[in-house]
Amino acid sequence: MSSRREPKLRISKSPSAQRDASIRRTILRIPRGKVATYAQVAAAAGYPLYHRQVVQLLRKSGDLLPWQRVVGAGGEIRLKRDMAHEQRTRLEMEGVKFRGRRVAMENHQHVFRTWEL
DNA sequence: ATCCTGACCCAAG
DNA sequence: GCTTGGGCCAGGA
Repeated sequence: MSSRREPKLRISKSPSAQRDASIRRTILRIPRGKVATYAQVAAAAGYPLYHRQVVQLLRKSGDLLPWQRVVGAGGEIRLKRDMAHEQRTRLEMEGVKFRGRRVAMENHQHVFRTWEL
């Protein structure tokens, strides 16, 4: 039996859906009071060069995630105007301290575990 | 297919 | 500190 076009039923998710799921889980691992950068999230999710996709995902469905814990390289907030202020406020509410415009990464950088237990 | 954009990143100057 | 240019990627027009 050979059929030229098999996958009537999609057993595995499309690569992009799988990627989004992984990125989501990764963001959910960031605890209160800690932050990670877009690139770190992408890498920890298993997609080292996909920091921009982290952004896309947050733009689309960030409201379901602790989006405030994802920041730009060096701890800089990359949103603009109102949203930037919103993110800073949310972070400060979690006890995150700032040095100028950047998050004090020495204290709040979340380090993802690459091996479990 | 091309062009543009985005909550990006990094090395240079 | 700053700006610039190049690199990276997917999605939408």
